[in-house]
Amino acid sequence: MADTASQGGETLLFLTDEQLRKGIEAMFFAYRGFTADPDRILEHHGYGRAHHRAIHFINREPGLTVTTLLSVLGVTKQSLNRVLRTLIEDGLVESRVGKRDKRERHLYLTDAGGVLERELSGAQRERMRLAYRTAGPQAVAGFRQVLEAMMDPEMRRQYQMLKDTA
Amino acid sequence: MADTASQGGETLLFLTDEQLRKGIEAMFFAYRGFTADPDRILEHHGYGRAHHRAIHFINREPGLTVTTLLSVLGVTKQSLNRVLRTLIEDGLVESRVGKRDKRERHLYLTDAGGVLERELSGAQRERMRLAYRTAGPQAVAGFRQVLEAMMDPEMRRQYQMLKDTA
DNA sequence: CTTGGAAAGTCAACAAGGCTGACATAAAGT
DNA sequence: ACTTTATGTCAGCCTTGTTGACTTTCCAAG
Repeated sequence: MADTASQGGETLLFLTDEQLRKGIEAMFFAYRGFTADPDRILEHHGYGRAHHRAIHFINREPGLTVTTLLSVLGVTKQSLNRVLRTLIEDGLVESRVGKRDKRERHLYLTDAGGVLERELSGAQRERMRLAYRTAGPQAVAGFRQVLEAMMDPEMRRQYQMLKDTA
Repeated sequence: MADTASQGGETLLFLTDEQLRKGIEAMFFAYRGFTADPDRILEHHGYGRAHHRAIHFINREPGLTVTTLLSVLGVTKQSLNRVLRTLIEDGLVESRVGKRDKRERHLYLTDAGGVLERELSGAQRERMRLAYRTAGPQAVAGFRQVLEAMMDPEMRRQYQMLKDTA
């Protein structure tokens, strides 16, 4: 940590293969940490990451359509549907027929869904908060900048669309 | 991007739920980008991410034992073995019986394995290089600091052990 | 030298969560 | 009236994770 900090200050950035490989491994290990807490919670609810992702984005933008969620998640409708069906059956998600366009289904979290969402995001936010606090404000800005630059253009578009909504 | 930059400068860091949620989503979308290039390459070789991870760490530390690899990857030996077997059968990985302890199997990439490794890591490094260049040196340092702080202690240990080896 | 236990591998069965293809239905748009 | 769109569903496949049971090999301690 000490060396990365000094290196980020005023010195030049040497993009050696070694540097880049460390970044790659940092992503690998950090993503494991990132998903660890929700995974534990989901497990004794009988759900998986796919359910988490659906819940997250339905909470993020209540009333979004199935097609929108599909494109955000980047999976097939068959795959999403399997997850969505169980969430609806279990009473965590509600699917309402569209007012203007009755073909569309608008998705909302129920009260029970909201409870699970807060349980999941609470754990994840807590880890993120600790990481942010440990690393400091400058690090946080850099973190987001690099991640954003790492996205595919299409994903970046999705990310930025969601970015300033709430 | 402009707002995250100014925010990271001298202003205080407000760890609002909204801020944290943006970090969470950034991880989600960035990880997709992070794995996209290797996934494409692996596909027309008939392999998956599990193969990539094995190849990466075998290349990283040639001669490591199966047990070591197991603990780095965090999967069961049955799961790893399935992947490892195909890689050995296909002549990308060589498994040598340990000299001192003949129970141990030491893993090495063959020439063909090295070729695929360079193809995979080349693509991934290129994306990382571009992201680093776009974000700048300060951002890179922050990126690594936050990721490191986000890891579980056990993973961080693994990461740091590998960190200064090469 | 025998035996306990560690390291490695294997077989079987299962689940989650991706995928494709085919097909059905309702509603909107032309 | 016809086409397109949004959604859902059935069937089947693959990868990659899991558990449990079992074997073989071999080091090391008694």
